[in-house]
Amino acid sequence: MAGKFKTKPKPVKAGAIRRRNVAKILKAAEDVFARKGFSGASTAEIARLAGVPKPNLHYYFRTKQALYEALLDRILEMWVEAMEELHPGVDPADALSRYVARKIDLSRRLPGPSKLWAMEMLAGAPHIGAFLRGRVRELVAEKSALVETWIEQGRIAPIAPAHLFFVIWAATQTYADFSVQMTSVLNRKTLDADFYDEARATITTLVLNGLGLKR
Amino acid sequence: MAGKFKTKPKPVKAGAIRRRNVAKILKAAEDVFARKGFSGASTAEIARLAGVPKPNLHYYFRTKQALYEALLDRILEMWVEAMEELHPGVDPADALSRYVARKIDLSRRLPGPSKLWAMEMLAGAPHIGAFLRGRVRELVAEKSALVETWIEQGRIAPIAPAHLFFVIWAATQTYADFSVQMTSVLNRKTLDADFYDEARATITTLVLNGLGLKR
DNA sequence: ATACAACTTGATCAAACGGTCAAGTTCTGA
DNA sequence: TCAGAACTTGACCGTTTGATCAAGTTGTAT
Repeated sequence: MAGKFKTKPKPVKAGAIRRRNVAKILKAAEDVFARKGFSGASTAEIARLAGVPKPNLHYYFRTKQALYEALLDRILEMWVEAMEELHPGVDPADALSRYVARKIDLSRRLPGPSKLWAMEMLAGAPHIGAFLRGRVRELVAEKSALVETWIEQGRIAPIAPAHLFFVIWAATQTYADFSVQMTSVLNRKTLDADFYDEARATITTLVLNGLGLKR
Repeated sequence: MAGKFKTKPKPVKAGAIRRRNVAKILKAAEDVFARKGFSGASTAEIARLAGVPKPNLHYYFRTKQALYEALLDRILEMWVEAMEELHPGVDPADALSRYVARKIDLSRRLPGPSKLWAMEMLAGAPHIGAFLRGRVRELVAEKSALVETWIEQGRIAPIAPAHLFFVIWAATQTYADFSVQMTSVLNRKTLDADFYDEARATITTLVLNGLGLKR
């Protein structure tokens, strides 16, 4: 039998209980980390929101840091995936429209990950710096090259590809990160599907017209 | 003579020492609050960064909350002011170009306020909600009306004015809030003047072309 | 049925937190 | 010159923090 030669007996085998509790905790943690940031969040508040005692949280996630990184792991994949909308062979106007629509949809349906990402950036990316300098850098380089070919072929107006991405990211993610500002300023209780569609339309118009593309 | 009938003897008269120390503390606080948020920041870290003992910080700012609000007071005025670039009688293309340039310049020279604002929004605007529902709402209503007249006069393409503002804010402020992401992804040590000028050019292109304006 | 792994939790820890205290030292106006 | 205001700071307080402990209860494979 496999002996546990370390001080901590945390199990490896997964069960239904484990999956359910881990999911509850991750969901609560996403909310609290997104509002308070890493240092501001307390494991007690996360546990309270998840409806489990604090020691139970530490049973599944040894440290606050481990919990935070588990969340980031899930989220990072989602962001990378969305960008695959831009690939060779696709029509620039179509691809960009779809990419914007997809990013707006993520901001609407899953604002938590976007806010968590924003918190991490504001804090100086202390936990995911390596990821930025690795996978994200490669992805941006690859997609920038694609945009460059579009420019060279005269299919879109000349523009700095990296800045195009920065602006699209910002414009789409602001509808998650700054949603409180929008409800407050526009005096709305919630932001409905129509609102997000206006956002999508506005950003699409600016990007496509901005690049000299037809709608 | 005016008696101090409350328990706290904090002075009212301003001196050179006071001004200098308050400035040191506010500068340090801006940095720490921007990185950690309100709940995540500690007065001890702010005091350390400011180079004063913690009790001295509390001598000038009774509570962490008071320090935070003093910062927000300074910052909010700056944001309102920049928006005055858009006023009746000005040419839309000129006004929008100047507004974007000014916001990018703020992101470059004073990233702290932008990050602090972003932190406050992510946290759910617990401290400045009233300001958003008051002054900012009025300002957006006023400037939206101006944009509407431009649309009615056929001077710019039809667009939802509020969304135009949200996108411009996001696109410009991302160069302060997410600067870490940009240095990491682009493998640069710092973001120089040229970089910010590319940003300004990109956003201006997208906005002006996007609205059907000439450059 | 039973034995062991998986899970639960009240109580508790040292450290860090926001904030205070009181006893100083330095500055400034008359 | 000197008194009072302004400023400084080591020591400290009660609370909350992340994390642990140990003694449980529940789930499950045989």
